[in-house]
Amino acid sequence: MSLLPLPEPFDFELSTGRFRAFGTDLANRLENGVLHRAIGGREVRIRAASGGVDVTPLDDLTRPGVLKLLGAEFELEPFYRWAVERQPVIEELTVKLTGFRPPLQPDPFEALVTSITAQQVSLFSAVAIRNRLIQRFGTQVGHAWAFPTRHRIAAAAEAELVQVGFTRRKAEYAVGLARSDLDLGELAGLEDDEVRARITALRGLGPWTAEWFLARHLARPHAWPSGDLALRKAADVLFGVEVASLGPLLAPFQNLSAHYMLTGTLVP
DNA sequence: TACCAGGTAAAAA
DNA sequence: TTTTTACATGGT
Repeated sequence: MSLLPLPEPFDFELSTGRFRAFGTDLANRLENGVLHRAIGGREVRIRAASGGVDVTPLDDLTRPGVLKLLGAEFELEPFYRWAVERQPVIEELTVKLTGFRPPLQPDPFEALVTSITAQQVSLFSAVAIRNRLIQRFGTQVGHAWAFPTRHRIAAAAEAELVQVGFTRRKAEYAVGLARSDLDLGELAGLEDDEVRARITALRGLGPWTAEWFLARHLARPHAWPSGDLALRKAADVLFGVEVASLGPLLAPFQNLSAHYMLTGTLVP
């Protein structure tokens, strides 16, 4: 067990809340204060510690994976200063949620398939379906589960995905994505709009999916999922405005603002 | 039981 | 061109 320092502030409980808010997430398994995650084919156990997190095992392979997963690349201090100076509504959230660091989806294929499962349905439903997908096509490593690989889903029959709860359409989307010629690793080097264009060119991946990919996989500051139902409600409750008109007002911190708005409506 | 839930594409008008 | 519908599942 070794300490991995994280930029302050960091609140483990707040930051990992979404891994249990809608049921147990097998790919990010949070139990008894320990987050279990498969990284590079090994089980990594992560728990809160003073100044960062305790990570087992911690080495040159797991370190970058954990930093990515825990959103270490987000800079919270400039965001908080901006909120104090410019956005009282967001500032209130940053006080309530100090140390909340939005977790990221470390793998692009996992990020996109996760979004497909969450399209239209409740997140409780999405998590249940995704867990069955993981158990059927993924790999168990210790207490954690490695999300199904692109290769594995490419080899799957659409009917098999329907068996775990995908709609026939969503099964086509996921298998189609896996079998497509889109280079997912290449997206990290592209501008926001080019990423949106590449993703939405695929059937079943629309603007909402592309925007969450920018937000939760690429950590792009301006990502703003204005089509998101929960964000729409949060914009109405917190600001009393349409989500689309709110976006530009929150530049250049749309991504962090969206996460704080969503988590803020979740935390009492 | 019926209805809604962190969308999307395709059919119908 | 705009509007309506189908979609499988889990929670209430």
